[in-house]
Amino acid sequence: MPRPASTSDRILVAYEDLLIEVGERGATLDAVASRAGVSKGGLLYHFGSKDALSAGLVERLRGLTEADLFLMKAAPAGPVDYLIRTSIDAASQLDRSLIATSRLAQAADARASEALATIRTSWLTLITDAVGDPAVARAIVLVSDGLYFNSAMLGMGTPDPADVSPEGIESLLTVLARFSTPSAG
Amino acid sequence: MPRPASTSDRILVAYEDLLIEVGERGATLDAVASRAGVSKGGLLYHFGSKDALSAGLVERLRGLTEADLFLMKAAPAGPVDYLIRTSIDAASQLDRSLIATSRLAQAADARASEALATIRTSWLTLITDAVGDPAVARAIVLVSDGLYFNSAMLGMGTPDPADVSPEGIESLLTVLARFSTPSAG
DNA sequence: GTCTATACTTCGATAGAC
DNA sequence: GTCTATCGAAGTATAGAC
Repeated sequence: MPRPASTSDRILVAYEDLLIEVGERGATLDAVASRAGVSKGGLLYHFGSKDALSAGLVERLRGLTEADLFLMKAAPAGPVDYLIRTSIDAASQLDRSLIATSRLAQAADARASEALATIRTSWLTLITDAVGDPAVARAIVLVSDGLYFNSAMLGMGTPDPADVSPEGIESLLTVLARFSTPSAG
Repeated sequence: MPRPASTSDRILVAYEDLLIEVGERGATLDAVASRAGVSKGGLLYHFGSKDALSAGLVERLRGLTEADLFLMKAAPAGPVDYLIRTSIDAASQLDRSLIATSRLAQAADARASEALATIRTSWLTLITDAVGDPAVARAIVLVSDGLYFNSAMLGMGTPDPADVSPEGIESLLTVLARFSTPSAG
């Protein structure tokens, strides 16, 4: 049963949406409240300040990534495949949360930067375990970062930065597999 | 002769610096004017509005990248080596301009997004010509994007996102060379 | 070309009614 | 838990002196 999102949840999602669509500056308390369907006073009942709202967003990201790391570890096609494929699923809750948090990080929010660095470290560790060679793992995580970077730029007037079509991802995975498993080269 | 930077130049550099250090929100006219050593009125004489200031920044980036593309084409070690090595030179004028513009793009500035997309397309075209395989070229440009992404997060409280030490870059280039030139695999 | 002074707007936050 | 009303601070921009 997808319980009807609590007001707090709706507020956080509204904040995420606005961060992604109009950036940190445009994601004002007024705009967030309006989008969440509450008044500014109502919003501030749940999150006592804008800082608390940002903290809530980062906390939400932590929860989502924790769950995702388990999925990545257990992915049938392996962590590399999972990481790359999910690096462009801009519709997923996790990716939206990730992009929204990166907007915060770019606005000099230390909490957000730290959370992103932690996640990235987890990925790097996992991928290194999977492929063996640390240099190869770094390259793979950088490709994932690149996909996120492009994803984060999308929806902002950018035409078509990276080819993230299904075919594009397949060929990308083929290239990565080429150096992940040297025996296949 | 490194002519003493004009006031307009100093203003643009101050704007870049602030965008990088405190984000789009903190880069106010007051802050930019103060950093450039002029009053707000003085600033607005050179750039009639904040929008004009942003336009100036994007225009500056265009000039810098145009020059850089020539260098990339003529790079002795090839475009791939050049692109990757210069993707982490956070001290270069071009990289600062690029990061500052990406801050603007994340704040929903269409001009900035478009300029970044154009640059990225130029890189992709050049690298594709160099390595032949479009899928490989895409992977390489994505690694470059990843390095920029991490570079853009640095100086914001992030500890150490990617290993961008000289040794880290060397091993990264080795990995990329492994699939750039299949004969070496 | 550069400055001060000021008008106008919006933002984050508080207070108190319901 | 949610709303309206309001305050003080800060942001962009204009006007006019120098």
